[in-house]
Amino acid sequence: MDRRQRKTREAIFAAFTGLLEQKPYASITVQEILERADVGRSTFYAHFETKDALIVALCSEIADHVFSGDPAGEATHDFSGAGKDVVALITHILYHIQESRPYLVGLLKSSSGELFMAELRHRVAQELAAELSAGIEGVPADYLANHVACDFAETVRWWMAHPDYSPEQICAFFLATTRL
Amino acid sequence: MDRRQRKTREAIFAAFTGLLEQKPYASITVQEILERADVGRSTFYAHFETKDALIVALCSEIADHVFSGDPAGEATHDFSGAGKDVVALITHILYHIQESRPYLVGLLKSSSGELFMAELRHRVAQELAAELSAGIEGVPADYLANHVACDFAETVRWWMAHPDYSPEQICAFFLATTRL
DNA sequence: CCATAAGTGAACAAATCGTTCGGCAACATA
DNA sequence: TATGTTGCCGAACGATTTGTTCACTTATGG
Repeated sequence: MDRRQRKTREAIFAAFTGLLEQKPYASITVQEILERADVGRSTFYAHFETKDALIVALCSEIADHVFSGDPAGEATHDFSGAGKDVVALITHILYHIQESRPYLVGLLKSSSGELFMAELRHRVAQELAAELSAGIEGVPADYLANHVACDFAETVRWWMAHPDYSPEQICAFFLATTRL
Repeated sequence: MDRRQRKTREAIFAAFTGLLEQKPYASITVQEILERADVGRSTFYAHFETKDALIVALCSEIADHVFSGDPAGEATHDFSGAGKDVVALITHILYHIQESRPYLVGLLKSSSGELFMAELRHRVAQELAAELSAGIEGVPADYLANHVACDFAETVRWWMAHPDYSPEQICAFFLATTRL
C-alpha cells in the first residue's frame, strides 16, 4: 500500500480515536475529523464511505490485532491439565489488548463502545467455545456462552478505565469471578 | 397531566420503540417518529428537546418502573438467612422487567442498547451494593461491583432476546453463574 | 523524467434538524 | 353554555451536516 495512503489512514484513525476520548461518537462531525487529521474532505470519503464505516474499520483492525497469533497450537501441546491452557490464552489476548490501549480508551467510553464490545463478545465466544463444553446443570449452554463472553468484554472495558493493572492481574480477576 | 399530553407522549413512545425493533437508533429520523405516531412536528419538540432526550426519557421511565416498589423493607424482615433476600429482590425486579418487555425488546437491540444498559448497571450496582460486602480476596471491590452489575444487565439483555423463560428461571441462571 | 496514483479544497444538492407562528380543537371552570 | 387556557397542527424557515463532483496540485515508483 502506498505510503501516502497509510499515512492518511493512520491520521484519520488517530484523529478519530482522539476525538472519541473527548466526546461521544454521535456528536463527532466528519468536519472535525478532517481538521484534526489535517486531511481533505474528498480524501476522507476516498478512504471510508461514511463515519460508520470508519468506526467499523477501526474496530476490525483492532480486533484483528487483539486476536492475532493465538497460541492455539502451542496450547494444545500442554498436557499438564486444562487450567493452564485457558490462562495462557486469556493472558495472551490481554497483552494484545494492552498494546491497543491508546485506541481502545476512546473507543470504549461507554457512549460509543457498543460496536467494539459486540465484536469483542463475538470473538471471545468463538475463542472460548471449546472451554465451555463442561456446562452447568440447569443452565442453557446458550446463556452460559453469552455470560462468559459478556463477562470478558466488560472486564476489558473496566480495565481500559482502570490502568495500573497487568494482564496477569486482570486475568486473575476474571477467573476469580467467572466459572469456566 | 392533560389527557392530550398523555396520549401524545404515549404515541411517541410507542412509535419510537416500534421503530427501534426495526432499525438502529442512529438511523431513525424524527420525521419517521412523527409519521408513525401521527403527531405534528412542533408537538414533538414541545414534548422532547431532541431525539436523544426522547430515549433518555424513555429509559428513565422504564427504569423507574423496574426499580419501583422494592421490597427492601419486607426483605429485612427475613431472618432465615441471607440467601433468600437476594432471590426475592432479584425476582421482584425481573417481574417488573417482564412487564416492560414490549418497550425493552427494541431498546436493547444491541445497536442502540447502550443507554439503557448503562442505566441498568448503575441501578443494579446501587441495589445490590449491600449484598457485596463479602468480597473476594485479591479482587478489587470496584471490579467486583462492576462485574455483578454488568452480569445482571447482560442477563436481562439475553432474556429479552430469549423469551419463554420465567423470572424465576432467569434468576436461577444468574445466581448459578455469578458469585454473590 | 514521466505516468500513475493520491490528496486538495471549493462548490453543490440533499437530508435532517430545531424553531417559529397563525389557526384550530380540546379541556376546565364558572 | 360561555370563556379563557392549553395543547396540537403543519407549513415554512435558516442552519448544519452529509456525501459527491471536479479541476488542480503533489508525491511515488519505475
